[in-house]
Amino acid sequence: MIKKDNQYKFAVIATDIVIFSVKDEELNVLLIEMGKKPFKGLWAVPGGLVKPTKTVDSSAKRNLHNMIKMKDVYLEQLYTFGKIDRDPYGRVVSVAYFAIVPDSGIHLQTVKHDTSVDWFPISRLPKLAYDHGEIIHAACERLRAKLTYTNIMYCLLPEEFTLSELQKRYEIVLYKKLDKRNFRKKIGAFNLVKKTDKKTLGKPHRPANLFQFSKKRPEIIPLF
Amino acid sequence: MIKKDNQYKFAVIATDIVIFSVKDEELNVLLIEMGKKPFKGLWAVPGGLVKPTKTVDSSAKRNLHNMIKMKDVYLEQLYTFGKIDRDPYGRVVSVAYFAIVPDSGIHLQTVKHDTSVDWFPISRLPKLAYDHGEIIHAACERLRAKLTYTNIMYCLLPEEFTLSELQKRYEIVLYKKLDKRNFRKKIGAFNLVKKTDKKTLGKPHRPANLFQFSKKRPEIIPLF
DNA sequence: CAACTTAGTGTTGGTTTAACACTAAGTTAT
DNA sequence: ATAACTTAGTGTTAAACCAACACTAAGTTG
Repeated sequence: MIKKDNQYKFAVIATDIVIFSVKDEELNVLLIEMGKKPFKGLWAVPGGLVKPTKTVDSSAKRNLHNMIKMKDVYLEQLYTFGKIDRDPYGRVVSVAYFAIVPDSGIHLQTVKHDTSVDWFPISRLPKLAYDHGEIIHAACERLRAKLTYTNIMYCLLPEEFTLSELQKRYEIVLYKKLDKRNFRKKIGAFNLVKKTDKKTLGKPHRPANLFQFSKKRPEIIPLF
Repeated sequence: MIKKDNQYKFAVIATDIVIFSVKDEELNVLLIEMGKKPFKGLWAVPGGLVKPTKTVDSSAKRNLHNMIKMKDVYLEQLYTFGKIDRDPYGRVVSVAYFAIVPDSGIHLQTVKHDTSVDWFPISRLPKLAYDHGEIIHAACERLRAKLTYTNIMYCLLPEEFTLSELQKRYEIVLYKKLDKRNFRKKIGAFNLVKKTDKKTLGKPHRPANLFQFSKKRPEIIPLF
């Protein structure tokens, strides 16, 4: 086993999870309000220490499920933050992950809240603890990149959706307007979605067809 | 400081560095032969434990420079490997990096060798220790991806080179033949290189112009 | 039933890409 | 010296892809 030499007995490993969803037409992240000094009143992404008996991945998964009671949430390792003074309590190396939750998983009832927990749009984040600003920034970049060259948008939408809703999501996340006809052409060319026989009802205008994703596994496709 | 609670005093953090170069028309990685049990005789990528007083990045950089005595070597964090039993001596979480060295930095004189150290083509790796097969695999994928959408090929070539050499490098790393005229058109369109007034001499055929990269900073460009 | 709102659909010109072959300028062998 | 050899260097064209563009369809609301 590990040598008892003090030099090697230093490290604490944590995982931090940036949980994304779309709310009110904007990309949001889930944050927790800190209850103790020195960051009391600031907000942080969910996370926790990695126990000796657990893999880093499983620790991330557990932290995610503590916040979001849902199966099959997309979770991906992002980057490891290893500066010495990033945590004032001591040397903590953090392996950051990001997760994507669809609208339907957004209900905060599904969240245990011993402290305050809330969604924040990424354009209006509160004061953040630790280096979590940096972590969230890196996560946004990665999410955006992944959405342009993979099909992981399926993680961000409910089971059924209209093509306009799908387009809207891409516009929100990529920060740019897309042409409706070209958009539908591309979606069609990649067999990204399949039509259901349902339509939206009760909206004050022409009903839209509802669609599902044809594949719910990550795949590389050159979308944009 | 860190609580003295035993549960948290477990982790050892290491860095592992996959060092790439091109040799004999193939992508190579630098490996070290293990001298001790339980991996005696197997090979591993360079690496080492992270000291409490150093950042993870600086530990990676130090490990790199222990092997390659060169300035400005490209170094990028790759992924963190956190399975419980990846190291038989105990719980070691490894932050893996990859580095790129040009041909001219390849001389193994520049390497201190208390044990054997050697380059291996990625198609003929020896038996590897730990999970280093997995790490090298991930590094290759990342390197290949980066070379297709950035200009980091400048890290893999000496200061001056011919266009044919440049094309050859891309063919080696991307595993595919490229059309000479289309290749040169693209390289030209992105101002990737600038001509010097030198030519290759002493080769048994028409001399080629020597070029340099116009920029030696990483940049995103849609090459292939 | 008129006004409103979102759904849904093709064409075209411009740009980019992929496929293709020959001449130029050296060295080496005779 | 010259012929044979080898790699360097250069444009054109057809096909695919991309970006820009406007109108009709089908519901709800007043």
